[in-house]
Amino acid sequence: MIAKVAVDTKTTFADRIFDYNVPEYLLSRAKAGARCEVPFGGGNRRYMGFILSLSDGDGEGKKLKDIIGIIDDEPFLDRTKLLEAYWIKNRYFCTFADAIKLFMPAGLKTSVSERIGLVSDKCTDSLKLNPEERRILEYLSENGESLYDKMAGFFGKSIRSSVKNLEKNGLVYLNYNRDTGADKYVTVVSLADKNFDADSLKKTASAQRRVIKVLSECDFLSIPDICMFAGCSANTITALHKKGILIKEKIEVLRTPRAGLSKTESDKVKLTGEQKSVLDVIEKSRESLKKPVLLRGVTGSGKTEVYLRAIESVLKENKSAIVLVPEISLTYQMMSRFLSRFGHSVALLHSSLSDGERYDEWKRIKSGAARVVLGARSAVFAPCKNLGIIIIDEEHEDTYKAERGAAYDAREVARMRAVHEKALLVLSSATPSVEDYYRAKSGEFTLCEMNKRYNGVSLPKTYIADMREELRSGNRSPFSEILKDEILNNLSNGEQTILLLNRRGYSTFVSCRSCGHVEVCPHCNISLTYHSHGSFLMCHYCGYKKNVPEKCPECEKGTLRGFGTGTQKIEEKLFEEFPAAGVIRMDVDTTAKKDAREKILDSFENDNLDILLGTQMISKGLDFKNVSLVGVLAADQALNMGDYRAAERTFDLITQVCGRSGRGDKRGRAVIQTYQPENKVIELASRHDYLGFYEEEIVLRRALCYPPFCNIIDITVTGSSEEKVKNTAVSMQNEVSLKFKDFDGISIYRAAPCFIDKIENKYRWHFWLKCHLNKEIHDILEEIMLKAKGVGVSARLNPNTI
DNA sequence: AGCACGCCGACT
DNA sequence: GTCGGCGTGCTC
Repeated sequence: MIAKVAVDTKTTFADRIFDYNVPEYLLSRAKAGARCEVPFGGGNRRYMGFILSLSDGDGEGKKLKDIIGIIDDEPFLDRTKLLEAYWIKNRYFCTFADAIKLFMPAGLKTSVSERIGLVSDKCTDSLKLNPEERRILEYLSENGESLYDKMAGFFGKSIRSSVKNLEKNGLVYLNYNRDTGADKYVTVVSLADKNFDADSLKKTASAQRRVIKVLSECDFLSIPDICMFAGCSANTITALHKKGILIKEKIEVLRTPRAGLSKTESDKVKLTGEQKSVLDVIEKSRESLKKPVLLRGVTGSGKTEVYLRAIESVLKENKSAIVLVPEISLTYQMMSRFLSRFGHSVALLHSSLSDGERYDEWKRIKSGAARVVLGARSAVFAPCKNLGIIIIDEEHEDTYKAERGAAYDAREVARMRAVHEKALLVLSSATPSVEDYYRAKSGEFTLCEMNKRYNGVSLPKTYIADMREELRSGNRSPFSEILKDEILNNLSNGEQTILLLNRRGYSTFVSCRSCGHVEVCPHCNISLTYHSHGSFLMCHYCGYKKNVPEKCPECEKGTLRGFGTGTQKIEEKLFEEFPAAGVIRMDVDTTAKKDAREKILDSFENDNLDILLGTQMISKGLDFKNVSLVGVLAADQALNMGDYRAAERTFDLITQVCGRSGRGDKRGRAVIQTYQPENKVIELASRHDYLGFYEEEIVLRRALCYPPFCNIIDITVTGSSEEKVKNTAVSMQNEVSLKFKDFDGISIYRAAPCFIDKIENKYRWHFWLKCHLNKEIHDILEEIMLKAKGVGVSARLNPNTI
């Protein structure tokens, strides 16, 4: 029997499918879709591999190696998943193994780890050993059995040949432990007889009596727990077990992330006409399965209820559902609505789950115990049984694109999965991505719209404040006069305000007041961000930290002062202007801890604080009834990013944040502060005119040939030698240009240093091309990329930023 | 990436 | 005559 195996080697050089012999003793266990362990390369290091298919034969004289072991007795990938992985590999420039691993929960992904240990009682005196080998023996006698990778790190180089030599001489052994992500079991004990009378025990057995007492109050407890509650040792439990009073049982621990979530009333409200007709479209599309559905629904139009109803009918057919949200911790309210409607059939794939917790949810989904999956991007790979629908909420969000590793787009993957697994894809947003709206307009998707806000409240009244004008008339504060007035209004009415500071491109860097020198990270070439809390400078890419220098290191005269305005500074200003206001701040600094975001939002709502001040993270998903004013402090910052998506991003940000205003029964107001009030995008956003924006933008995209009219492929070369990186990028780009010179509709741009040309001491060059990506183009590019030696090469399809 | 193979200079 | 430097090329 021969197995076709994709080997998980991290290196793209070996991204091929290899044939292995299945030895006799594994014949019964080898199955397509199971993981296995294989020897690979000259040194026969062990790697994890995926069996893609099995066929009869003996290799006919070809020297096939044997599979060493089978990791999964139950194959975890079926044929469909393997096809899907193949599709991903061919679209996102990753290895087959990487694509397959997307379908695995973290914790199962760890490859085979290699351990080295000392063989005891061996005399080394008679053997010729080099100094490195002697040091390895010393290391092992001090540290005991060690991981190879850790040791190699300690020695600072590959110690492979020395280790091999030591093994040959019988001085050390090599051991391959694999982390199978073993199920976590715990032993729990319970009473054999619920009504067992503790008094029937001997008077002296007080510990045993306490155990009985505790267990009569709760069904079962783990051994450590019962020992703690009853104040006894494990011996007591063993004694009771021997007497047959206690039952021991091994159960699988399913750590559930649901603790602490308050259940809301299952509020089955009557649907509006719009909601009904959208549901109707969804139901019909689920039958025909011809096209995905794009739902454009303004904020507050009751989309969540539509999702819930659609899922209910999917569940009735015994199918399952995936709901993707941009960032699950932002979707706290939606999460609790799902939980109260579907209870235990919901699996939450939360970003702060531990590997173990994630694995538990994964198993619940795979077994069919959980049939509604709610999660961020990677939940699109959830192992659902009998998939019926995939819903992508806020489909225009950047977070649906993975930036590193297999740089997939969850929307595209969802569409592909939907086709393969006969499910319906529903994309939904108030401001759909230009690409997807175009697809809907051109008939590729079924378009349906929800234009009425659910409770009939109209969209907020919007004012544009010209900050140049404010400056001219002597207002130097970050708040325009109109915003100040409106904040005061809200304070006196007891209504709440949200202020958004778009920090992208608005960071608090430090510059010299006399020469203009800016403090930059020595590893990443980007300006350092000032943190007044602790008064230090930090690089947001690599975490490099330094104190603020007393004098400017450049001119040695001026002092360095913060420039730009961060949330902390605005918070101080708010305190100056409105000393009576209760302000709470939400940004990267205040949300670093687990659950910090929820706490801030709870506090804002329940303590009825006056002002919530934050970065982009407050622009999404929040639903506070008492917020009637939104202020955008610097609307145009995102506009000047020099990126074909900048206009779209700005439009989204403004409309999304304005949608936070007036969700209760009062009409909301929004104040947009800008230095470019004449800018069309800001004006359209202030009028909530998505269609107007779309018409403007699609004309530009078509004229300049940007997505959806082409694909952009960005190829990046990284490495520690600037020369090598540059040369590779340039020659690679030349080769690409040459290869494609007879192709139609492909344009290739010159290689150049990346916008951030150095990250963590690695230089970065890139070039990009526009094309209609297909397998032929992919394969040509992949072949060229594989030829590069001594540098890292990666490609991203339609990246968020170029 | 690793690792082996191989072809040249230095040293027993 | 052998050990070890790192250039080249393959990984079932």
